[in-house]
This record gives sequence, C-alpha cells and structure tokens, in this order.
Amino acid sequence: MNTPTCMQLGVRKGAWTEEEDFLLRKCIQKYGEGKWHLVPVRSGLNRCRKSCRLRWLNYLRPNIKRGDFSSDEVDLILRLHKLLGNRWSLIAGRLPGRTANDVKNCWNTRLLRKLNIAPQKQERKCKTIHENAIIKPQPRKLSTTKKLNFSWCNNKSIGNEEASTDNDIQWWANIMENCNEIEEEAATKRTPSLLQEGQSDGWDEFPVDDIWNLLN
DNA sequence: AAAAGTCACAACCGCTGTACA
DNA sequence: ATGTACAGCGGTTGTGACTTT
Repeated sequence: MNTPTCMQLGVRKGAWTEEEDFLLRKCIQKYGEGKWHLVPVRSGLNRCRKSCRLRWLNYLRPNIKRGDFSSDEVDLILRLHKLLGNRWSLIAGRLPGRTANDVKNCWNTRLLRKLNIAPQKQERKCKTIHENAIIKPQPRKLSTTKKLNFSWCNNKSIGNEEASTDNDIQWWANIMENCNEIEEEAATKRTPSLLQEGQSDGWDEFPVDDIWNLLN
C-alpha cells in the first residue's frame, strides 16, 4: 500500500497554531468525528488527515485530562501493561480522559525509569510477557444472533463520556465471558498432536478470574 | 549567566487491518 | 479473489522547558 505521505503532498507539518486548532475544532463540531480524509478539505487546513486526526484525538477532543497521572492511574497502567503489553490504545481506554499517546509517553519516560528497567532489558522482559501472559484481543466475527455489547464504543462521541462507565464494565465482563467461550472452543478443537504431553500453550496458566479481580 | 544535560510532550512515520468495489 | 483507499496503532523523533553544573 502506498499512502502518500505528508511530505509528498506538500502539506504543513510541525506544531499546530491556534488558528489551525480553531479550524479543526469547528470542522469536527460541524461534521463530527470520522471521515478524516475529508477533514483537510472541509476545514481548509493544509494538513494531512493523519495529522488532523492525531491533533483532535490527542489534544482538542473534549474531556481530555491533562497534567500528572495520579497514583491510581499509574497503578492501573502498570497492571494493564502487564496484561496487555504495549497496547496503548486499549490501556488508554481504561483511563478516562487519557489518550494512548499520553499513556505511551508516560510509560516511556516516567514509568520505565521508575521501574528501573533499561530499554534493552525492558524489550526482553516484554518478549517474555508476550510469550506467556499478555491477552491479545483478536477481532471476532460477530454473528447477527450473538453480538457482543460494544455499545460503549459509540459513546466516545462528544458529550457522552459519562454514560460509558456502566458499558465499560459490561465490555470487560464480555471480554471475560468470551475468554471462557474461546477456551471452551479451543478445548474441544485442541488436537493432542499440536501440543506435546505436559506442554502448555500458555492459556492453561492464565487464570481469567484473576484478571477480573485484578481490575476491580 | 551560560552551557550542557535531561525530561516531557507533541507530532510524524511506517505499518497493519478492514471495508468495499 | 484481488486491489485500493482509508482508519488506526505503536514506535520513534524533534523540540521546548527545565535542571544541573
């Protein structure tokens, strides 16, 4: 795939001006989020769609929390990172008002140092985690009869943040539910030839209930 | 006071996944 | 089944602010 880069298109790069912010905000207010390829045209900004999207998501979106991370937030990041690895958008999804970029920056600057993990060591450590424990949410085909409750996704739009809490809980409950479902499915399909006797595929040592407790 | 070093954050880049024709 | 365009993500870099020497 050859998406034209900002450079190739001759669009503006670098820090955003107040005027650009205003134009982008006005455009989103008028047309809503999404259709990012149309945003530069609609707003009259000489920016690529990626730049517009990033600026909106990381800076201009309402309810974005700025400033230091609380100890609760840091704690949650640490626990979620242990579970999910560098899946910043997922982690950020559990921290109201925080963006994936914020979480990533926080991890890369403050937390790595705090944990006293050198980058190389961290890389190795991450690999181990990936191999053994991190949940990698897989996209699932949703049948028309049995749909997961993803309604909270739609609440990301402006002004609906407060409605998301219950749905968030429901979302995680669904994840856990589906973990069990997947495990059952896997157990029925698992062929002995793929796994040597006594050998673990990793999921056996992965107590789903513990994750739920961890997050509560 | 000034230079050097460090830190935090914003933004860019390249890649992957998905939808659709 | 295949190709294309778009959206979104994570890694990385640039830069300004702050601290130390």
